[in-house]
Amino acid sequence: MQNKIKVIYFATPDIALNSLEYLYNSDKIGVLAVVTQPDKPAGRGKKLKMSPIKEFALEHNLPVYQPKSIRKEPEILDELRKYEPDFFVTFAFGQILSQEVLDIPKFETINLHASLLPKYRGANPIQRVIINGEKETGICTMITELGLDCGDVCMRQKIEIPDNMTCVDLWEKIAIDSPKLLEETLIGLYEGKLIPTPQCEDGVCMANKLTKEECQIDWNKNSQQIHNLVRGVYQSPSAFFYHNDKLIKILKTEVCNDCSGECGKIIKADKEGVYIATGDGAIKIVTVKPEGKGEMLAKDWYNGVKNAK
RNA sequence: CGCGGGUUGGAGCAGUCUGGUAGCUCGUCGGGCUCAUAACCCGAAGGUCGUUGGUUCAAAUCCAGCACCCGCAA
Repeated sequence: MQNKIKVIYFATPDIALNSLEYLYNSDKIGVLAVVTQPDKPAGRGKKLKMSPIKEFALEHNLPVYQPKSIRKEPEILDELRKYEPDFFVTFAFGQILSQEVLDIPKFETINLHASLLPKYRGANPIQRVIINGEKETGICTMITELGLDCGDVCMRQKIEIPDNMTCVDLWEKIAIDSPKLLEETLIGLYEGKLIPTPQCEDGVCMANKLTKEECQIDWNKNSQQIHNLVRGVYQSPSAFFYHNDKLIKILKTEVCNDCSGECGKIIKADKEGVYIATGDGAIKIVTVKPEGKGEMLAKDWYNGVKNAK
């Protein structure tokens, strides 16, 4: 462990799991401990659930720290100091750090952010880029400073966004691409070969947290916008609309502007899906998940509801 | 014990309140019509109604337990 770069890893969701595993197994990097969010009630039974990061740490006998708020628990900071870490690495940790925390590592605190900074700073870059119909995004490693995702950028990697990519696809892609970028960043900084560059303030835009309200489909928008929303919030929380007072989530769509009608009305249904009128034509609903039911083909769902009348 | 919905032929649903030999749409298979068809017409196959127990002459339906799936909320 002496000649390894000493790292403490701050993360919570599974997108950061690959990177933890990769760094943990790296010859040049030693993960000393993990900091993650406290176990929280989750799911239907309201049972306490630990983060994927904690599960990994427990399996590999890594020390785990779970502050309610890292800024307000000096005793945990004292513990972290004892490791004499070279770097802190944060990846979707979920808490704001304080200067006192940033001062602990010998070198820097490195954050991995899932966008091409300075674009899409903030909580939800992955979903926002797809909702906005971006053709490319990426991942950046950056020096963490007190402001929101505003520190100097160390390394960046672009990711293409095909028209049918969902946020889940992008999420997985980022999980896969992140480990190497993190490792190279840490080694580069450690050896002094990597010089971070400040962000250009001109291109700043924010990726604010998603609200439930935004996920309800506005049929007055055009088909491409609705399609982007559907794939941008795919699976969680999912775009939705109401039909007969039932919540219907829409999972897969295709833009289909060769027919039209009154916005929000079902125009027709065929073997491929159900067609609903939008602001500039129609969109084909391929897969849905009605409230209380599992995922099903839209044509099957429609077959059932038209029959129930 | 957070609130709520669901489980019925291969798929999606109705039937459950008011127990009495299981129905609709789609799909599948066969036949017909047609120049032809994903369209139309005729016919067929396919279900121990999630599971266990109870009540009853009789349970998909009423009662109790269990399992699995899902929406909300966190």
